[in-house]
Amino acid sequence: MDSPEGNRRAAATSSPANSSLVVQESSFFNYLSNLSPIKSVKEVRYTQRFSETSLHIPLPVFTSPRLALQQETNFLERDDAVAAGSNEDGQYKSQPDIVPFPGFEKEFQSCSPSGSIGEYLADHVEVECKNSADLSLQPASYQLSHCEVTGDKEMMTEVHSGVTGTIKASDQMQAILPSSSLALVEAGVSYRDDEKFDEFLGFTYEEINNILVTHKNLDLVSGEQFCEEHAADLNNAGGNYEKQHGIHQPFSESLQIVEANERSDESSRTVTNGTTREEVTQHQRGTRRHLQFEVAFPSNNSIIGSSHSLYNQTCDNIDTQLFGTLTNLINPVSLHSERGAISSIYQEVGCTNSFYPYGLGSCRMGGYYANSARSPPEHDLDQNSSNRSCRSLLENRAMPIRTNNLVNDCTVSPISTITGETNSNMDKDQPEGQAILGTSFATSHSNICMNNILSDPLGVTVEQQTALSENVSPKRKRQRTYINENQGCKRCNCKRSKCLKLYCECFAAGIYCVDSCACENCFNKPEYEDTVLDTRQQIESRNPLAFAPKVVKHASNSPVNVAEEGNWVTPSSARHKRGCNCKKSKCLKKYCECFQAKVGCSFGCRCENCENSFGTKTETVHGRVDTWENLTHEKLNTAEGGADCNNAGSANQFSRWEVLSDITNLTPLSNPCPSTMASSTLLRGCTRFTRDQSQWESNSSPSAGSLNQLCSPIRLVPQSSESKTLDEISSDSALADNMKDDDAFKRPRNMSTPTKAVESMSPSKKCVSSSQHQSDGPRSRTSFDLISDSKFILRAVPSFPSLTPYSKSKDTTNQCGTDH
DNA sequence: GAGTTTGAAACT
DNA sequence: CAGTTTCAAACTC
Ligand SMILES: [Zn+2]
Ligand SMILES: [Zn+2]
Ligand SMILES: [Zn+2]
Ligand SMILES: [Zn+2]
Ligand SMILES: [Zn+2]
Ligand SMILES: [Zn+2]
Repeated sequence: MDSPEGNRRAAATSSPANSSLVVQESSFFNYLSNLSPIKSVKEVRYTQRFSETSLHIPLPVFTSPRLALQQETNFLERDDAVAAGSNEDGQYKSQPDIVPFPGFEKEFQSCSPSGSIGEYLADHVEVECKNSADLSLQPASYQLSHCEVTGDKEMMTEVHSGVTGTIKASDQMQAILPSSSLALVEAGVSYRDDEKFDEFLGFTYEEINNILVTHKNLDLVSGEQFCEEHAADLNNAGGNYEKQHGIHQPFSESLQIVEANERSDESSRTVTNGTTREEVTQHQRGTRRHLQFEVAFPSNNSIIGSSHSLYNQTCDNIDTQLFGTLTNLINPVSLHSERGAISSIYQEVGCTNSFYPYGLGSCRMGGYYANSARSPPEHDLDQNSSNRSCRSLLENRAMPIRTNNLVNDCTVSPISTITGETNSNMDKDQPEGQAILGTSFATSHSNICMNNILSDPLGVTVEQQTALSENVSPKRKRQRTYINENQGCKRCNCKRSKCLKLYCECFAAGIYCVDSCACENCFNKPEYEDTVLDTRQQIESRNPLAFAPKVVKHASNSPVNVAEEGNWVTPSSARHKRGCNCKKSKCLKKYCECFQAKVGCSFGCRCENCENSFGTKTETVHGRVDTWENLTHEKLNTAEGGADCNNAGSANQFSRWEVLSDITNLTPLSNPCPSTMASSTLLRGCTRFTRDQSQWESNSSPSAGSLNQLCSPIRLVPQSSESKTLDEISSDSALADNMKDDDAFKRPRNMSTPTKAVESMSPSKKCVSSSQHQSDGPRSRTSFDLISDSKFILRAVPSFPSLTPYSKSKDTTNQCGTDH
């Protein structure tokens, strides 16, 4: 408890820290920034775009400009510029210290676009405006980016309308966004250092300029349009580039994007695509991040992370992905910001503050939305806009992570859960209903939560709160059905678990229960943050991966291969972290977690007579799993490059996570689950760097395994050998193990996958990083990844005070470290 | 909406 | 780690 508030507040203050982003440095970005008619980021905001459309408030909160200021991130600036064109909200920027984190951008984007995800957007917007950019923003950013990148005009349109309207659009958005965002991020990261990047820049540069010139006057709105309009151009450019390089990747398609990402990993990666998209997205993102950062910094400690993560593939998958992406994006932001719900998830990061995602409404309260993705819906919605619905709930819901138990939190942290939830919203299938519910609930819930939180975040006694909560959410009907898918709107019907066990989907997702939940004696409410966090820690101590996203993406060779489900496709590579144990369902019903997550069974499954329509155990086996290792590597690689840029270590991590998340999103496409992503995000949050929020934030956000990363970063930096997390993690998840085995490392491509993997892995990574070397053979690879991660981390850390921050939170010792 | 089935989570 | 119990979702009717 306490911490959260304090942290939050701290966050509120601005912190300078930060960091900048990696991207910024690139000449390309600079170029863009210069070009940008738009002007510095500050002015522009993606968010606004969307927000404009749908969101009312939008931007205020985050002013991206700050970010731009801080860092060079021209990149961001550009984005801003683009957005700025409109600049409607110059407000965002209010905060001076902005860190140019990728996350930031994302957040921003999400805001604006948010429409995409309706909830997020709405929430974010409002939230952001208020304070923090929160998760919602992130989502939006993704959307924006996606749109832009993707060029999906339709999407855009929908989004816009959706923004106002809410979530529906979000589904699509989510799907799309993730990939795009990832792509961008990745591209940005990978390219920055990469020679190719320059090349790419050069290639696209001109086109971009042309576009920019043409649209110098772009307003936010115009920016949006611009994006839309030019998305094609960009894509084309990218396509050209690709063609030149033999790469194919249509931006338009999310999948393609994903592929591109993957490719980029290899090297060529969709530079073009990536770049353009990146620009856009980054801008957007940057904005958000900035905002968040700003917020975050102020808060300090707070959070980190949020990123998100997760992708749950399950119902949530799609949604999750979106969320995940959003989250990822957001994470950074959220982390910083506050409460970020996201961070909360990862409380670890947040540890510093201990945020509770839930709802606290970070925005409003300053609270924390832990997960960007998730929680907010209700809370946010209530307060601010109706739009948010699910998303907002998610955000609000996100549970904070406690700083106190950094260790525990870090590792396990709830983050994943949160993200997962958030993501869930995305589900295409039927989100609407949920969304609606979510919104309404969210609203009320958020209000309540917010109030509680605000008044005293933790101050309220549990009992009192419980009473409140109970009253509020007395039982409601069950209806989970869609909820999960929608994610944001998940609801539980717990009768005996008090919503403090993994039996509770809300709790498991790292989100708080909402009014719409029909649970009894629910303690999974912001009022009981402490209880929730403690419980979480306990659970995590038992199983560090408990809150990790259930679905891990593997960077399967064919990243893109996806099985489409509804909207989203789940990459073949995606797997359930632990596998299922089905005896009677043949993995053909939702009883099967694999099936529910829309992923095929893998060798990690113990199912009998598996007939999983997404892939049977036998089928899956051959596919390589990206595993954490792979992901890690890739991410790390990218991260490294990017990290530097970020300046703040955080940025790096952040970027990484983003990448991961993005990747995750991509690969799995939607499915993959955001939840997974989320988790990572959460973990990051754990990072708590708070101190230098920037650093942490960045770190936190990205991390897929937020937990892991959190731990790792912190610990890693220190070095980590201590913790075993990786092993644990790996051990935990069959996937991880598998991953280890695989050659994953070898692959260059699969950015996406890797990312995904990363996400999933991230948690482990954390551990790994810390333990890295320790890990043995099988994991050795993992360790490898870890190592890279650690590098990443290290860099990041260096920039900032790093670790210490952690320590700052209560026990610095993170779970990872401590755990052992 | 009640009741059953299912498999994960929790417990021993 | 295995076996059992508990739990709540998924499913059926
Ligand atoms: Zn519950
Ligand atoms: Zn619930
Ligand atoms: Zn509950
Ligand atoms: Zn199964
Ligand atoms: Zn399975
Ligand atoms: Zn199976």
